[in-house]
Amino acid sequence: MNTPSTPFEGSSGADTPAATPAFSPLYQQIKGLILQSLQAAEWKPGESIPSEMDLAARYRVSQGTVRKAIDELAGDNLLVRRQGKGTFVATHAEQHVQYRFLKLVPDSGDLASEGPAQRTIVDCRRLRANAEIARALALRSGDTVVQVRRVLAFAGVPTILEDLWLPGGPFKGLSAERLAQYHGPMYGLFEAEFGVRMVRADEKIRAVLPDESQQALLAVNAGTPLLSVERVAYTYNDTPMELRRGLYRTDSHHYHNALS
Amino acid sequence: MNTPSTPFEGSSGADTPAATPAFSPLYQQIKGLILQSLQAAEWKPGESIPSEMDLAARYRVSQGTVRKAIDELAGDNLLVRRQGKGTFVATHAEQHVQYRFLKLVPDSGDLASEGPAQRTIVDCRRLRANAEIARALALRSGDTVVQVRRVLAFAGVPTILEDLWLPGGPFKGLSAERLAQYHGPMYGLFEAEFGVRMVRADEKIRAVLPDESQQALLAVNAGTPLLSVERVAYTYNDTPMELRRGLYRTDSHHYHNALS
DNA sequence: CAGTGGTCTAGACCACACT
DNA sequence: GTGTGGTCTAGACCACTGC
Repeated sequence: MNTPSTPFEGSSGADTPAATPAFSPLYQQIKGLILQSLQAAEWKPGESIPSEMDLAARYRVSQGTVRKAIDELAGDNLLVRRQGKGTFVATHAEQHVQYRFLKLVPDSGDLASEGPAQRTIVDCRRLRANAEIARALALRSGDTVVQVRRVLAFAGVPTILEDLWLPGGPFKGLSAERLAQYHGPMYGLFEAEFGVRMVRADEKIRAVLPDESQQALLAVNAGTPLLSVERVAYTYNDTPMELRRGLYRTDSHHYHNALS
Repeated sequence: MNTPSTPFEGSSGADTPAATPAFSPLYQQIKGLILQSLQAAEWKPGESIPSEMDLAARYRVSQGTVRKAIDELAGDNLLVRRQGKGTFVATHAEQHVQYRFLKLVPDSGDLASEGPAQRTIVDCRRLRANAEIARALALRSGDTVVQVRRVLAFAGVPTILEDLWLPGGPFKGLSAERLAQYHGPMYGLFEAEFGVRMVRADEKIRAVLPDESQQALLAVNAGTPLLSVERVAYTYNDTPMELRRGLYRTDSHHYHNALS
């Protein structure tokens, strides 16, 4: 590894035009190096990474610089710091908050009272991506994708219907049985079984009416307005790895969002 | 002001039971002091606060400690740092992103193309808070509140219908004329005219059908599903200062949310 | 106890904006 | 040039965890 003795990035060619100076602070470069190690799965979800001192020695910078890099990665929810114990790779499994990306909460506000969701896998099959799905997943039309349909119920009331599409390559071997067996968030299974860590996501929310199959699965009639939540989830490097279309009943739940 | 020479908070009574040691880092205390100055409007929105060096001298701590306090306040969007110029009190007015709290975007994704919203004040009146509104605004039932109803249209299409309630005390003098005259985000007017700065907000989102008056104002029929966005906005100290119920048409726009 | 992250300090230097 | 925030360093000490 090259020693980042000078905090300038980019090729050091003598006659680089360099319209932008492209200055990058040292800690950002360290952040990038740590990110590379995360992508390369040098440290796996749930494991601890080397101590700040070790990383400082490895990258030949001061502890403070490593600290600032880790601070940002922790802010992005890629790492979790635990005082006295170490810094750990964030994971969707065994995360005290299950369903980190699910923002539907009961109107009572009491997450614990309603207990865990009852999951039902309705369908899981392989098919060729149409243009829309291919575009969302950065694939080519006709590439194979895995399509899953499932229902989540709370206290026996079907509340969430989700259709999701995953790129066939990374998710080779995914089946309805595999999904049904796994307990815990689906993203936890993706980490454990397929080495795919969802890092961030974008959601587009609309109000819609259900079609017939949706009415049946959610036990609502044709005139019941539902929340349509279209999510694209990304791994490292902003690579899209999942398209998910959720339909949420909002008669006793609501989508909660904090603005700041 | 007391010199925060020791980084321990709380009353220094000799026989405090103190089940929890309640340790608080110095920079958190500094953050609290800066927050107090912000609440007291010692520095007004848009103005610059003293330099890090000045604040360090004032609070008798090192620049680095002030820096960390300011870092957190900037992270909370209460302050804005501008290299070479200074640190400024965040403001809703003249913020390059108008409508900081409005997450409805055109499906095209192109904010600029649709231009500014056409605002219509439908109603503005004073009335007594019912139990529900009083609870949301931390008032007593019967206290006077200002109720506003307005419509936002994009490219001539009415898209957002908002009903909002404000505590009568802080918003004495608010009128439909005042609202109509002001150009820019409503929260900018609240800052400039009433000294009320909205700092954060919570939103509850549901899918609903419109009643008759809502149909008329949004030019939709009874069966059109709409997004219901119920927002409580807070000033400093988590004091609720606004209850807002928005109805969004989502036929050519969607509510966008980034998860991480 | 040793090892980890967390805080605080002091000083040096860099990048940026205004004048 | 001067003043601002931004980066980097080095060292000291504190708080938490587990042996």
